[in-house]
Amino acid sequence: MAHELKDTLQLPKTDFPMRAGLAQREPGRVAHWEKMGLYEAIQRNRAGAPTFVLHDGPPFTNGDVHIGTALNKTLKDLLNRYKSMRGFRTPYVPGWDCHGLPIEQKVTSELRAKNETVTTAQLRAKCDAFSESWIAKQTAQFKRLGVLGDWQHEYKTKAPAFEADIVRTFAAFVENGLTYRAKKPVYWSIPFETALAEAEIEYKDHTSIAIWVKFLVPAGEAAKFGLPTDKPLYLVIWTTTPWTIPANLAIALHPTVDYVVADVGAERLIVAEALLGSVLSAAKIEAAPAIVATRKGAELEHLAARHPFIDRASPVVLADYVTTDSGTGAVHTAPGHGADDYLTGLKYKLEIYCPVGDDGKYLDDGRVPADLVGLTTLETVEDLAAKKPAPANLAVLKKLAAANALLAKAKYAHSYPHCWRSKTPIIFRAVDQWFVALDKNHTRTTALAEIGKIAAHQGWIPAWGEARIRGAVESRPDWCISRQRSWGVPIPAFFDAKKNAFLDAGVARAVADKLEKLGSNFWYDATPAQILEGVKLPAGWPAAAELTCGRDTLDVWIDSGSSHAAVLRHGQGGTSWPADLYLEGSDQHRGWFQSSLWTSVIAYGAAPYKAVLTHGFIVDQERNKISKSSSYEKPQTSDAYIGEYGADVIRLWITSQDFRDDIPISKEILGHVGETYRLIRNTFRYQISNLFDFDAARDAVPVAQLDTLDRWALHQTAVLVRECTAAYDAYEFHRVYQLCNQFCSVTLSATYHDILKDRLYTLGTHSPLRRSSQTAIHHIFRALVKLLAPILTFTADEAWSFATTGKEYSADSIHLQDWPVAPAEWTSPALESEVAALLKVRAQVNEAIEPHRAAGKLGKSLDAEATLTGAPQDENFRLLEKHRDFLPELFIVSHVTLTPSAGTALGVQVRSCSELGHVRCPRCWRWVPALETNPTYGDVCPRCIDALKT
RNA sequence: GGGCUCAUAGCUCAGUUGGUUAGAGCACGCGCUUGAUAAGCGCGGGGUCGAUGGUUCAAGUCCAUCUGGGCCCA
Repeated sequence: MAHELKDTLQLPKTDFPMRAGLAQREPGRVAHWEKMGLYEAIQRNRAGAPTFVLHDGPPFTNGDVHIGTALNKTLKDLLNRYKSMRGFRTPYVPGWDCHGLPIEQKVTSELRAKNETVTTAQLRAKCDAFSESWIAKQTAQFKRLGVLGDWQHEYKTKAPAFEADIVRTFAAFVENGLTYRAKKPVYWSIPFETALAEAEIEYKDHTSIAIWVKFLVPAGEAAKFGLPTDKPLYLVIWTTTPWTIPANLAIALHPTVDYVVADVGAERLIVAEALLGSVLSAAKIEAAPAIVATRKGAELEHLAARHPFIDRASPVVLADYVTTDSGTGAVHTAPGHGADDYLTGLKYKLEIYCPVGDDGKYLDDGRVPADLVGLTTLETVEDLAAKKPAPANLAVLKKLAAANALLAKAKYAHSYPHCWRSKTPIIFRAVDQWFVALDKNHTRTTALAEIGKIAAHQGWIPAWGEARIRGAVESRPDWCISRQRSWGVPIPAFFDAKKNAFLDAGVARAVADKLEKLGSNFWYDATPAQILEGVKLPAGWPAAAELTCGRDTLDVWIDSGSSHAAVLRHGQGGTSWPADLYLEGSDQHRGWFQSSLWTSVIAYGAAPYKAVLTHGFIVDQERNKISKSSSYEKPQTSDAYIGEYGADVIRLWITSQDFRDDIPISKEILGHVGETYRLIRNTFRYQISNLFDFDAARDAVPVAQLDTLDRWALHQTAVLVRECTAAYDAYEFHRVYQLCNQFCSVTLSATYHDILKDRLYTLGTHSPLRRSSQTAIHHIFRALVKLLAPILTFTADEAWSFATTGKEYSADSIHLQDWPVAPAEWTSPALESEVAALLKVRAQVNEAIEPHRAAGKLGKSLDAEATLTGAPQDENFRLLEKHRDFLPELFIVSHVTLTPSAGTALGVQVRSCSELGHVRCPRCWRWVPALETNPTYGDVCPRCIDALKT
């Protein structure tokens, strides 16, 4: 009998599964979208609409998609989908950053392992293939994440057309007269006569010769600085690379360190006070010296000492990197042979002097002493084995000794960089590079003005982004844009036999046109005559036959920094220039945001973006860098996380975080997000399943005629829609997460949905009250699923499909819908505040039920009767009387008694219905004074008698 | 060392122009339900708001210093 009664209820029905099985089922939806051409359909849907162009910053193509990259791509996808639903056309052209050292490095080391040697063109082909293979893998990984994009029109920095635009961007630099040639130190491998990158260096133990060298301070100079002149005075430097002495141009002191003039008998030495002892012991001077004077380094600035064996001054300069940990506190400075020295050289306008040639031998430049010319600075592998110093080092030592400048020498064991290919020590050596003069032509001021313009309309999000990029742009020195690498875009420069450089914007553009048709390998395969065939050479250029092609490539920041030119300017995939938004990690203020700004300002006089949104970096739960703490754990790839949690949970996690700050990830955090996911999914399931017999066209009730509780629910939904929309517009996605989370758990699950069960299950199918609630659920579902569609792309689409067709897949998609708008009639503040007051009483009733439950007198709240006592004049009590008939349902109890009692505060008393002598209806489980008899089903409550009639 | 930035319950977030006993969801504990069931409901415990000092009648909220993270430089 009971079983039959249950069959008369309208219990929820749906095929929408409770268990998501995301990791297994999401790929099916990716394939479904692909098959139906969802991206294209979305674009068609918004044809002619105003555009929102989010320009993609290209990930590097040398590995699996990292979870950090997944975060970035997901934020972009989420925003695009939101904007699309809001009515914008949102062309999204994904990009790939293909050139660069890490790839060349990887390919080279693979070749090295196989002992293979290849030509530049062959190496480039292998790099190309390597990059391409990762593009394919990453594309699949991005799609798996749910990222929608125009993969048909994606951009690759290695594509011939893109490379041509890089060269054209470079041509704009040339055209504006910003490029110039100057020396800058690089790591140099002598055997291979090539520059090395940081990554191509191995640090190994090496024994160098440390020398203490005296630089004479002429009496005239000493006098100028108030130093005693009655004995010879020397500044003492210390170095472990004697061969750089001929390139010495200055001596660096620390401005605030104390230096003493120590009298050691026949002469006086200037060294840092703190290091005097160690210098004297190295020089084997045992007698305690007299300190004749003490000076701060800053007081000695510009004091002109003399080079020990070359006739020139070596002035004192100041530098903060000078320490008193070792040496003499006076640092030998050769701007052509060291990074610090180079920067100091620039600061003091010293020549970036490098008297060492490509082959590591001293040049005959008229300044290097004749007996040094031609000597090599190289220590061969054989030399190393025999512990034999480089010829240049020995010769310099000899000259210093002859000049009475060598105070001391010693063996010095330390870790020193070596070329990983030749195993020999590298040297640091200034070579000619191409630079861009950023202060010329108002370039920097224009860039800063553009930053200000963007700030004026709140385009830096968060606002501190402005300070960050401003700092980077203000402090950036002239841009060194040449690299001695193979896997990149060639700099279209030519050289004559005397190594004079020839560079011209028109020629560069002509070369670009050829590269566009023939690919950049043309530069490596063809002769200068072929490259320049048909190109009108500028006046003053030698004939093509007398020229050779430069072998330097462009800094890869110019590659990605030209993407706005190569993609947006051509309207690729329906985009346009400038972009509405760039969205990358905060490190890109110094990277892509900046390089793009420079290229755009130089080429087009304006920024390539209207706004720039930044996110933080992924950290572990303790807010530490992931690599530091979890390197031993599983790989931090997008696929690893998706495989475990599913893309929608990962997307929900991304949404849950305030991405402007660091973004923590951990098992615990993802576990909690998974809980929230299940809550949302079950909310959808409740709604879909309770609409199984509802046809909006046939059964919907006009909003004005809806039941009080249903109107309250629509009011809450209207608030939700308004607040979520504001949060999306402010890029505060975590607010959407919090709002929807709270809405699903409190407003719906614990309140609205819980109360509704009685109506939906037990009333007659066509009961107006039941249809009223179904109407509200219908509206709420459609709003909620759309609000979450940009985030839970898979689940929202799945829920939409089940709700609209009852099937897992359908031709329509949630992603083709318009953004929800709550009609004005949903909002009813007066009604909302009344229900809110009633819900407060409901909480009191729940509280009062609890002791009875603990005592075992009650189970479900429906077994209870509540007596509410209050003053008849009390506003709350009058409200309760007004909604008297609604209260049992609202409180989910079987009976409510209102007892007016003058002068008392609202009180709640609870009894079990059995104590009242009531009986439980076996159909709806409510307690009533008496049951009636239905001929088929037996005794049920009067309301169920009615329900069974329909 | 420098620039930018962050620090509120176990977790993720709210905390309006400084003003009553600092909130929410989740997690946790204890129950209920078994007609959303690898679901749902109720009740409850839990924070000296990173630290210190200052301004103020009053500070999570303003100022200074410090500690600890993050990104970028050196």
